[in-house]
Amino acid sequence: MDPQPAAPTLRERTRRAVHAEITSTALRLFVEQGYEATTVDQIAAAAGISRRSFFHYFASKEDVVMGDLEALGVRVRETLEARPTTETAWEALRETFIGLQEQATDAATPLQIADMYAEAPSLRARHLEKHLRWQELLAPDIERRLGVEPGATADPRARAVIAAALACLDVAVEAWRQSGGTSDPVDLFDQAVAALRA
Amino acid sequence: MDPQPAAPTLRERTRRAVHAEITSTALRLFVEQGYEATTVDQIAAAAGISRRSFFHYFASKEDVVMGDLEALGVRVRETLEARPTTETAWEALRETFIGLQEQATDAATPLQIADMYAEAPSLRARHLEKHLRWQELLAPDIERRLGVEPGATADPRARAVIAAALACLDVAVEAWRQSGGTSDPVDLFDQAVAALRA
DNA sequence: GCAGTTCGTTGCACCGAATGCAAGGGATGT
DNA sequence: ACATCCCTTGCATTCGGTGCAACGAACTGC
Repeated sequence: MDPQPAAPTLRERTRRAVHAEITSTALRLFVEQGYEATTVDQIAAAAGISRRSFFHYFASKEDVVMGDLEALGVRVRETLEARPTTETAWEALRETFIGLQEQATDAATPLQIADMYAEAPSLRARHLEKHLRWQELLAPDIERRLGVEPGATADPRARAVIAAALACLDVAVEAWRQSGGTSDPVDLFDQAVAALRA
Repeated sequence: MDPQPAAPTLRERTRRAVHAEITSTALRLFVEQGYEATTVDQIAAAAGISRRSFFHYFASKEDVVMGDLEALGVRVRETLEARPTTETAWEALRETFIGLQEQATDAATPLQIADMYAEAPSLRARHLEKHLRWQELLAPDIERRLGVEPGATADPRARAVIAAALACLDVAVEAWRQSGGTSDPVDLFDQAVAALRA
């Protein structure tokens, strides 16, 4: 896709390299000794940079795990809006979420990431905040699929559907995590949705 | 109900008085200058206690606004379990939530409280964490109402229904807040539930 | 009422996350 | 080669939160 696979400038290349180095180093430490037990000083030292530079790359410790939320949010919105308009809100959300499977980094498996979230309240909090943000991003498309009048002032319906779908996703992931990764998350998600729409 | 309206011991009485003093003082400051702009030092000074004593009464700044989460959680669970077993999960949750109307303190109206939550990310985060806790507390009752086999390992259905209902509650409150308190929150809640079960 | 214990208050030192600022040095573009 | 940009770093500072130890007032049994 990208006509320039090689990064244009040296600064940009090193910047990306340092970014990746911090991420993998931090994730390794998080998995080894836990998220909360790992300080930013440790990460910076292990990555070979100063504490101050760490905050130059990431606005907070949580951001190392969460990644670029804004970019991810936009990707999710675009994925949803690319779904055929014939799909219902629930169908479109389901397929969008399934396409979200985050790739495993070299430093932590998805299961380890899930365990980290379960262990660290501040990570869970940010995760839920992210979902609130997605409510806003996805609402226009879902309103269209629900047939909500655009003029309606603060109609709660679209956001309710999105929030419920995200809740099903979280519940499914949590059940999957507790099964040690053996159960099928898509199955669990479908069960959750079926339960609340029964 | 209580055969002893007068608090038994002096220590207990002063303790409650100081607790109430801190709460009202803090809420007043939060409303005046915003939650995040108010420091613990300010609250302590305005309440006439030391900073260290503040943390003797509240484990965190958020706790002043959130109140005793464990006690509230137990109350919610008991309210839900007191609903007739003939009610469906959704009906029982609806009635439980309606009974939750928090009383207005002298220092802040419900609308002001809602505005505070909307303004302060950390408060929202704690609020959502509280709902996660409620998922666990209410799951046994909802599983019964859904007819879920108790032996099922980590069945996601009850939690999905609870999370969805709480999401509807939040969405309804947010729409109510944005209307400046003019719309009917119960109506909004019912609309939200109807939308996702349609 | 008195002695001993319990418990609340406070100050102090400390930790960890996060931000602002300014100086130094290497990369960049002309 | 020179001027400019920006990346790094250290330093100081803010704020929330915790552990500890000392002091004093309230509670208990006698």
